[in-house]
Amino acid sequence: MNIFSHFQTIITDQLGALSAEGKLAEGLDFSKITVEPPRDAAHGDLATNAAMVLAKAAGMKPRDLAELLAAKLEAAGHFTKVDVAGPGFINLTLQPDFWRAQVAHILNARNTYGEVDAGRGELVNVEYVSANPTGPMHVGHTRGAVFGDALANLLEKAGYKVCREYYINDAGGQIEVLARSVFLRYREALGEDIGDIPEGLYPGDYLVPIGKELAAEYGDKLKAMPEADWLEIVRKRAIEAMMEMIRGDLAALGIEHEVFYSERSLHENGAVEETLAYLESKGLIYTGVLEPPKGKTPEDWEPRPQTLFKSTEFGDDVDRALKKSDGSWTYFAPDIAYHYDKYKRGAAHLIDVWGADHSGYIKRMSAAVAAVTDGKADLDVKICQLVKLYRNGEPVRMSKRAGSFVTLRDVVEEVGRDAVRFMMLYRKNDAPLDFDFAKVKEQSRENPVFYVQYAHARIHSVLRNAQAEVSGIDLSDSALAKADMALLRDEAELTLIKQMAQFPRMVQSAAEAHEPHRIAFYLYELASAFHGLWNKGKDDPSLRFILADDKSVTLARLALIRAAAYVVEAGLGILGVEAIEEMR
RNA sequence: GGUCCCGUAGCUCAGUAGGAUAGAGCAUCAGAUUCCUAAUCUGAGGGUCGCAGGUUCGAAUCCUGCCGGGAUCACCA
Repeated sequence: MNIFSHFQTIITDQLGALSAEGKLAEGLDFSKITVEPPRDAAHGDLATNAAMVLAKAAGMKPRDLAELLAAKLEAAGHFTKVDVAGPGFINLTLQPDFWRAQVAHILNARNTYGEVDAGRGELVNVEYVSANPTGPMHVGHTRGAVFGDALANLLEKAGYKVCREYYINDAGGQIEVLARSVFLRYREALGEDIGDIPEGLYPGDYLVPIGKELAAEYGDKLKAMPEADWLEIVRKRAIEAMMEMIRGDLAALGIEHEVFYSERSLHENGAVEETLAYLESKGLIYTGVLEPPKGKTPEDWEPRPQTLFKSTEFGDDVDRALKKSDGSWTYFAPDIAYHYDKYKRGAAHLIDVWGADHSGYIKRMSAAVAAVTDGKADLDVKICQLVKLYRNGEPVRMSKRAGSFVTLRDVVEEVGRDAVRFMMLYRKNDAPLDFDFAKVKEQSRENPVFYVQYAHARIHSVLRNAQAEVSGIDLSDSALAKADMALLRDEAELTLIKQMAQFPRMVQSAAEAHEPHRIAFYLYELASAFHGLWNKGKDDPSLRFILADDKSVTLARLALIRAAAYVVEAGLGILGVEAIEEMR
């Protein structure tokens, strides 16, 4: 249960009652009313802006309306205190028992706590990674991969049905380059001296085994074939091998897509022609000549008639080319067909996760989606900014040409999957991210990964100790849920409960904003509340979780922290990070 | 030159779809602690939210214009 929306309903009900009594205008718009925890805890547990939002339409002064509503709310009896404050806020304080009851709720829900139904089961298609299958994934891909995956988890938690998708760019010129590079390795495997890898081909060693496989399977038969024939065979094999490698890289990060969608298939099954014919039928395709970009005309620019899509009708800056000068489709054309296909498969919500270098592509893609779906689908493109690697405070230099790029595998093997994932999410997606190997591996309070995982491990440590020290104690969830929560009297204990109770609301707002990083920050704060409680027990032994001479209090406190561990686990689950039970 | 993103404490960053006195970590400073529940703890100082207008009960948040930083700019993927 999201308690904030619960009380929102109570408030709107009371407003409705006031209207019915003729004390308030009817037909007011309640949609702008919010119920939030106030910034300052001294103001109470909940605050609503209802009076301020409605004052104008109701023709009343905010404070007067606030007083009216406050009296009504007071009479309703859910609150121990109802105050009108500032320009017209209504501050509400709940019975401590209301908060305490949350502990049992959480113990009941376990790590499903926080599931909300904002999505009402609607299908969201999340496309992420979609790296070209021309080599292993490097760090640059890591952020988008983790972000997309966590966003997908988050949306599921918020009640959406999610399809995780990877678009395989297996049709372009780079794939041909890949095939030629592999063919070279094939000749090498047959004993030919190939010398240096020519400029423009992929030099990476990872292609060597594919060449060997082809040599073992075909002998020198490929060499005897016409180019068009061997190219076809080699290309197919190369893509398969690359995708297998990429799937392995993704698996190392704990990522698994449900759909791998081939660009080539869109060409082969006619979907590109079909989609473009559809746009043509709507009068959105024409042949024309584009102006050169202002301020920066390319050297080889020349006016040239092109097949264009009227993306300007949907908010783009210029119309966009669908065909290259040689008559073949641009990358954009099959991409339109692809997005159309996602929609036809039932997803009215589309999310693409791209690198920052593709941000200039957003407008045309949004335009295309609007055109092809008649505005019935929404596309949100999430941009992940660059990741800068640091080692001992020094930036790690990477050069693709020199082959000195850090791969995703390198990073995962060095710092671990969980740390990579958490750090990639501990920053807003559209802000650049510094990734310092030393800091990520550090086991200290300064490292948020450690800090959050440690909270979870610490709780399990306490539970293990309790099992060992307190004879006959029953630590099952059902037993803990029956503990006398009224014994949770300390302010720090209530603070922790209130923090936990925010989780469903966090899930909902993070999901609506498509911002999984909010969960990471929330978990840091939750961990902080728990560690604070622990530290209090260090100063004051009567606040420790395990009290040898008071089993009832011990049970209540263990219930509290067990619940906290579930919330941490649920939150980390969204991020795709394991909630470990013991630090090593 | 166009477009998009960013600009918040000395540093790194949050800021919950417009809310009350703008937060956290690091660093700095001042205390506590050698104890063991497991990786010290508590507190303090520190801000013209890039600048200037606008919208309204109310702006770090929305709009406009500047300044500064980054990405990108017919046919690549």
